[in-house]
Amino acid sequence: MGVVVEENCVKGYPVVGGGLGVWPMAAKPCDLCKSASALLFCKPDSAFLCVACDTRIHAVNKLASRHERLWMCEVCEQVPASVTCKADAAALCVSCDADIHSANPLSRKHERVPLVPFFESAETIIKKSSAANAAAASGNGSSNLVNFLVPGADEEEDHEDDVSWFIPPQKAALTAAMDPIEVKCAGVELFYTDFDHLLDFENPNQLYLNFKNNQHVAGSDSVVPVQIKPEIVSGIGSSDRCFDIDFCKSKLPFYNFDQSINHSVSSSSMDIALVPDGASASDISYSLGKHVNSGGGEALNINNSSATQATQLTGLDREARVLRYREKRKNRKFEKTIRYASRKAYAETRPRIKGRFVKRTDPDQELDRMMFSGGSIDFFEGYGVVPSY
DNA sequence: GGGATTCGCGATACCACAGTTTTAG
DNA sequence: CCCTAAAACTGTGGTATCGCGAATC
Repeated sequence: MGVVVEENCVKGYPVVGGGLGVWPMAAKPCDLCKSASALLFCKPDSAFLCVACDTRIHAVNKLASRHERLWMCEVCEQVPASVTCKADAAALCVSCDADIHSANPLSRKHERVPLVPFFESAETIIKKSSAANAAAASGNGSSNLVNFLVPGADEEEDHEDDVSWFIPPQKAALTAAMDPIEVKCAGVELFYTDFDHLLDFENPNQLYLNFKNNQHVAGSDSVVPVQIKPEIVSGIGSSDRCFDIDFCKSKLPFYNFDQSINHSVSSSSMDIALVPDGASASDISYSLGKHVNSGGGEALNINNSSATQATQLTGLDREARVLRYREKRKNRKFEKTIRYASRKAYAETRPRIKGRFVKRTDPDQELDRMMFSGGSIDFFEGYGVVPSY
């Protein structure tokens, strides 16, 4: 599993080649201390540095403090990022950008901007980000926030249920190549699985939502199981380490899902980006304060109080977490969830040849009229019935 | 012990179509 | 900015097919 590093594409910065399937498991270590993961690349020094070493090296004199630095790619963690994807709220290298954003039509629409080098110390940026996030948090009711609180090392296992269903096929392939995919929030490695609790469809109190125009809209297809509890849907697990989302609030300013979230395990057509594209991305504060919320107020709040600690994960820590993640993923069980009973009903009555749907004949249509007319609501027994609008 | 073959299992593609959402005019 | 029509998208189930690992020869 070699990593081809080339000097191209981004002038002066190494670029990883090979795309999916060649990423190593561990993040690139800091060139100086060798113990922590490198989080930035200093161009003048041609060195990959962790936050601590960056602070130490570049605080020596004014000249050093003017060194041009770039954040590492958040996906491969091997080379400096060259672009920022607003939709994914992630800094990506050329190769990862190409891989991820060629995955599907939706991802291709993601707005990306060139990553601007920074000259401040990484630590300062992180602190500023923390302060901004803290201010945002204190200025709003907790119910208005999504708190990406740092999972504790011991409890983290409970957060590592897989969300491969939540990842588009291409990303799933990516997962296979380098799973677990991780999202770094405020320097904290959050597996995608951290979103699982937010979207726990196996919970008896299932919540089916269409995040349309920042609102939850029940009811495409008319027949949808709906159970919306009028209280906050909290993350499962310890109360202080979870997502808190107030679904009752009319707007979710940070999550503009333009598709309904689905849990159709067998679906092969899911093109759901983890973070939707569009303007809302600017309201997301993420990854070490690289991008602090600009909208103020109800932006995604990240508590990175132990960010530094988390970023100092050693290779062994990381490997152990990955192993736990894989073990849990191996043992998981998915139960198919029917989101639209009407479609299920149609599908069950639809004529087939060798399992494939075929065009209806007239007698079939007559049968359907008999089944679906005359208020045969019993047909959907067991499902909530939502009227069409 | 190593290679070839067989078997079983899981994952996935395929199909039509009603309803919803997005886009264009 | 609003409205309408058209296009695009989504999800649904049963079967065939594919790929992979284990077992057997």
